[in-house]
Amino acid sequence: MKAGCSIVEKPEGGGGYQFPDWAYKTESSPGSRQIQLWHFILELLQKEEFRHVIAWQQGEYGEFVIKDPDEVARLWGRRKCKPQMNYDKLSRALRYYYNKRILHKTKGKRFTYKFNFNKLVMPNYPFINIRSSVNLYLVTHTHEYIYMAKI
DNA sequence: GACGGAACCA
DNA sequence: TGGTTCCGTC
Repeated sequence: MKAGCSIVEKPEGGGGYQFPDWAYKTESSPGSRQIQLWHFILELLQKEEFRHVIAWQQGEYGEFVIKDPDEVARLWGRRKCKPQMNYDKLSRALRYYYNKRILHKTKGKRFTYKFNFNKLVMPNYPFINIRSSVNLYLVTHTHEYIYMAKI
């Protein structure tokens, strides 16, 4: 009996980071708990055990490098129950983020992307200060997402 | 590798 | 809506 894929796979808390329920909910589909790719990217980014796979680029704020594209794709495929996932497909999904202003490409740098933090911060939350804060709160302007990423 | 159109799916 | 799959093009 294969374990297969569960409908929702909340990351276990085991000494790590607990994501609140609302972090998985969308405005358009309240019942949906499908994790978004950029959520997943941030999730990997904040965990030290994946630093050899994906990591923040020091120096440039919000910029990250995919050090092992195959592994990131494999992990994403496992989460989404898409065993045929690869970097070619994953990167297509990342490219759709360009127009949504969630991400943009760092041209010239291989496997390097950058979060558009300036576009993600919401004016409704004046207590959020990117520069002084260790935890960065990301809020898209299109959805009710709030996310925390340790930078 | 990176890009983006196009068809398709839940 | 947010990808997934496929692919031609640079």
